[in-house]
Parts: sequence; C-alpha cells; structure tokens
Amino acid sequence: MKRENPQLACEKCSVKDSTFFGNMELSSLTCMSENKTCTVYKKNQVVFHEGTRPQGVFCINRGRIKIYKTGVEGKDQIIQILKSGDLMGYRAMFSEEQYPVSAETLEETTLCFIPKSDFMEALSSDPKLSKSIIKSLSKDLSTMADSLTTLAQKPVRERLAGALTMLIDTYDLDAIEGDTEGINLTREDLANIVGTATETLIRLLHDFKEEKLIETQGRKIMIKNKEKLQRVANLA
Amino acid sequence: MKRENPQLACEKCSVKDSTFFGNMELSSLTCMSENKTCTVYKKNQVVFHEGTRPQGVFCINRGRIKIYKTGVEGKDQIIQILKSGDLMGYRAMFSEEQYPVSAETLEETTLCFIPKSDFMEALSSDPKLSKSIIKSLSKDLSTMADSLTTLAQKPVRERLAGALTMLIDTYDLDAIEGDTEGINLTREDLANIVGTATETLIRLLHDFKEEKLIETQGRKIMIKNKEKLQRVANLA
DNA sequence: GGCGTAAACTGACATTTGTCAAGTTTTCGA
DNA sequence: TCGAAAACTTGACAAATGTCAGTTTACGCC
Repeated sequence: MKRENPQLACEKCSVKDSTFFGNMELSSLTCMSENKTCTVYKKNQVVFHEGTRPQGVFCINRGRIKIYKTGVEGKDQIIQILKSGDLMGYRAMFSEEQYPVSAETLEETTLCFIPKSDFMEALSSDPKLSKSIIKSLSKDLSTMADSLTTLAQKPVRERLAGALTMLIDTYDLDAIEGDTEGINLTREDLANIVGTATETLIRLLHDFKEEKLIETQGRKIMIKNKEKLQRVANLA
Repeated sequence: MKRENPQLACEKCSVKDSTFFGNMELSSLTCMSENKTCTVYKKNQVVFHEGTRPQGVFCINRGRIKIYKTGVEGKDQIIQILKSGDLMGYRAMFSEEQYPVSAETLEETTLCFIPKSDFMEALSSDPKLSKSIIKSLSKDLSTMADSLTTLAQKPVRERLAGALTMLIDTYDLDAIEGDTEGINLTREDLANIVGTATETLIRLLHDFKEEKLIETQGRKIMIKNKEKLQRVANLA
C-alpha cells in the first residue's frame, strides 16, 4: 500500500519552529503554503541529482537526508546530514547554478517543495528571512572550514569520534544510559562522512566497542560514553 | 621609512569592479567611503585572529591574504587565498560570532576597513548588495564542498596539481611561455593549502619539475604546462 | 518464516604519506 | 654586502590507511 502524500499547512507544521519560517508573518506563511507540494519519499530515494537545475527549495517535514558529492572514481563524500526542519536546495538556487551536490533519503521522508517564485516572494516580503538565511550561510561556511581542517589534519580515529558526536544531534539521541535509540547508517555511509575506507571504519568501530564507547545492535549504533568520545575526537 | 597609509576613495578605486561594490549607487558608495580607514599591512602581518570579534569588514585594495584555521596541534590549514577586490571578514559579522579563521598577509597589502554600521547601512540601502552577498556565500559553499571531497578522496599529487592551477588565477598568471611572473609562496604554506607535510609537498614539486609541468626560481613557481596540470589534477 | 542479496566483517598484505634528522640554499634586514 | 635565520631539500625509516579476497550477518521482500 503506497503511502499517500499528505497536505501539510505551514502554519500548523509541527517542526515549524526549527525552520527559517518560525518567525514569519502569518499572512506570508499561508501564502507560501498554498502553492507548495508535499511528497513522501521512500528510503534511498534521490531527491535531486548533482548537475541538475533547481526549481525551488525543499523543507524537511520528517526524516533524514544525506547531501553528498560524487568524486571522480564514483565514491561519494557525504557533506551533511539534514533532518526535519532543515531547508534544502536553497544555496544552488541563490547561486543560480546547478546543484553542486546530490540529495538522497536515509529513511522514509516527507518533503515540502516550495517553488522558486513563491520562496523569492516570501524573501522579498520578509527582510528577516533574508537576514536569517545570510546568517545561516555564514555559519555553514564556518562549519565547513572546521570540517576541512579536521579532514586535513586529524587521523581517521579522531574523525570518526567527532562524526559520532555530531550524529547524536542529528538523530536526536539523549546519550542517556539505557537509551535504545541509535544511529542507523550503513557502514559505507559512515565511512563516506568520515572520508575513509569502509573496512577502516569498521575496524575503528570494533575498537570503540571494545573500549565501551559505543554498542551496536545489528546496524544500529548506540552511544555509551559521549564525553569520552568528545575527548577522543580532540574537540575543543 | 615606514610607508604612509593612503586615503583611497571607493568611487575612484582601481579594483572597484572586482568588488561587491562595483554596481553600487554612487551616493551610497561615497557615504560608505567617508568612514572607512585605509591601512598598509606589511608582509606576514596578522589582520585578525581566530576567536576575536569582528567590528567591520575589510576590502582588499592591493596584495594577497591567506585565510587559515589553526588545528589542535598548532598546524595551519589554509582555507582560501584572497586577492585585491575581495571582501574579507563579512561572514563572521553576519553570523554574529567570532572569526572562525585567522587572516595574514602574504605580501605587502593595502586594506580598507569599513565599520560594521556603515556596511550594514549600505546593505540596507542597496538590495542588490544583499543579493550579491547571498549569491557569493552560496557559491563559496559549493566550492568548499568540492574542496572537502578533493581532500577526502584525491591523493596528494592530484591535490597539489589542483592547487597550482587554482593559484594561476590568484596570482593573475597568464601561463604563457616566457612568463616570468610566478607563485610566491613558502613550501609550508603550499603544503598547508594542499593538506600535507612540507617534505611530501617538496618531493612532488620536484617530480613536477622533472616532468616539465613547472619551473622554479628560488621560491617562485612558474607554471609551464597548465593543461597537463589540470589533467594530473583530475579536474572535470 | 525463509530465502537471497547486500552489507558487515576479518585477515593479510601493499601503498601512501608522515616523521625525523641532517645538510644545503635562499631570503631578509641591518 | 654580509650574516643569521628561515626555508628548502634529501634520505631513511615508521605509521597510517587502503586494497583485495573470503566469510558471516543483517535486512527486506515474498
């Protein structure tokens, strides 16, 4: 039974406060809501491909998405994992170029697609939205400078520890003892976040298990000692 | 004899067309020009330190600047090299956080400092400026996704070849036979761009010399075969 | 619940890159 | 122009990580 696409109103969105639109004027918000399209994507479905032209932006209502770039040998480098409340695809729209990355669902995901013209209209009518977006883009650049430095200078072990601590937030984990929720990512995806070979990644996960930093159930990774992970990661 | 700081008017700036301000209304431009400060920095002078608070933005009138982040072991990762016409420091200002990076002159450099309030005023009075900045930030994020993927996936040799082709533009080189202008960077800086050890970098430069891709005179690197360098770099 | 395929895992070995130490050359400031 | 310091260079060896091949486990579908 294929899941029906929902009709979600922005004003009533349960994750609205996590989005750029949280402080938007109600009239602008309902206006933008009227022309959007809500779609349920299955797990491992590509939302957009690197090299295609953006026609609008996507707001994530539910689920998680990997943003990745495919290198010359066909291997993927995961740049970011987005979750509910995040806006996706707006950068390529602003730079008036093709998507420099691809986007693929990591689990079943509901996306609201806002056509370019409606989004630009909202941007013009609400100067606070512009400001939020500039601020967010600037923070993203700061984060990426961090990522670049980490990749250039830290060994794989430290990078994996750092990635796991980051994923605590992405998966909304409490990291409290007994918490059975976990990070559900293939080892290949995790290796593509860290920037290493899958086998190397697996070996280090084994080490972390031996050291009681994590536990696994099937593919799921449970964080057992967040503080120590952060120390291993050499986070300031 | 210490060099005097010049008084440069934005309306008459020789690199104005390379800046964000090239299409700005003359009245806004002169207004902004009135409250700025022009300063000559010597080679190897730090303009701002990572962790400090921005009070405005810098526009590069002349010279080159390395933007770098210092890792946990004290080694620098050069994120970007900026040249005349580039604007510097605006991202931290927008994100309302401390500079996530440091900036240091690579040669004698003239900078125009525009106080935050004047810059924000200009931004408010010229919506095209906002748009240019959003566009530029978005392109920068695309470039950084590239850099991240390159660092994760390409071997050092390819990365060096890519860095050298990028520096052709930064140093305004023609790459025409007989051109005696060159890239004047320490081997340590070049290694910090590529993300490798200085010795590894030097060995590869030696290889490139043997292969007639480059020539050196003292520290200066002359590009001899740009097309082949691009092929070595596996650039699309 | 069973099956098949993909993903996860492991061991052995190869390759790439880094570290260390010492010597040579270039740069820069007085 | 000179001298000292910084930068460049080279060789030897170590460490980190990747590749390859085979085995085991997990997941998704019927």
